[in-house]
Amino acid sequence: MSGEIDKCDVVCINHEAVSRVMDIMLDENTARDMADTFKILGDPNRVKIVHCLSSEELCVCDIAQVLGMSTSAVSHQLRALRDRRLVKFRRDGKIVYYSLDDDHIVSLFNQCRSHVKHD
Amino acid sequence: MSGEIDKCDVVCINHEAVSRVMDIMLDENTARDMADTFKILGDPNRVKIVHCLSSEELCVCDIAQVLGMSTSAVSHQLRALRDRRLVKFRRDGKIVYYSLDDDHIVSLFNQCRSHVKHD
DNA sequence: AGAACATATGAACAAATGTTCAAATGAGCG
DNA sequence: CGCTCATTTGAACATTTGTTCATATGTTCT
Repeated sequence: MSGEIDKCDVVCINHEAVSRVMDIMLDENTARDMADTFKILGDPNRVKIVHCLSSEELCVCDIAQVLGMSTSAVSHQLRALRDRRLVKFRRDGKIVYYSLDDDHIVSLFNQCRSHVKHD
Repeated sequence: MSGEIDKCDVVCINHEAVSRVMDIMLDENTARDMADTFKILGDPNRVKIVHCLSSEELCVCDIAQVLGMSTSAVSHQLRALRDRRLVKFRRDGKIVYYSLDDDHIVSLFNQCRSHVKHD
């Protein structure tokens, strides 16, 4: 524990590189926000939901039907997506229609799809 | 297939939309692979690691120093990133240098950064 | 050979996550 | 108003995740 502090300068470190990189390092908030955004997409069912919604707006029931999930589970996932502003919704009577919030999402989605396809 | 839709006790379903969306639905493997890729980026420390490496290749020690993490923790994270082919490495003597695997990663990263900045 | 060092790995543990279930909300309709 | 339906929500639970610690590789130098 106290040894760590004394031996803080580990031998292998390239000090120039470290200080160069530290200068351009992301601030904590940006890193967290980005991680949260990625995390939200880091679930197969949410990936599928986003994919569905990239084609057309859908109500909770329809998404549940397409994915073979309970409406409760879908609603929970949509709430998570909503909290991160990946989807938006409009109410029409009893039915709530969800759609993607903006085009960034589709770009992100497609970039990732290219990545996993490419091998 | 349509038999499943009919047996359902839910009334609100828009059958046309459901079958349209089902036609273009992602297969299970693609959804899982994409989710795994996103999931790997869904951690602040890994986001930072990727950001570091987008600027230049670095050894484990340097990354640990920049992020204030133990080399063990960094190594674990790098392994995760490696398993999903987000980073690659080369060995030079004792030192292992990591770098991003391809440009898709940078694109993904920048897309996400734009998304979180935009509000 | 051995020591010293950079990195990797496995087990263990707390924290976070996703689903299910039960219950609540809110909108339309007789 | 009661009733039904679409959706939401909270709690409980099992699973997954990220770190720490101790130990194991593998490389260089003497």
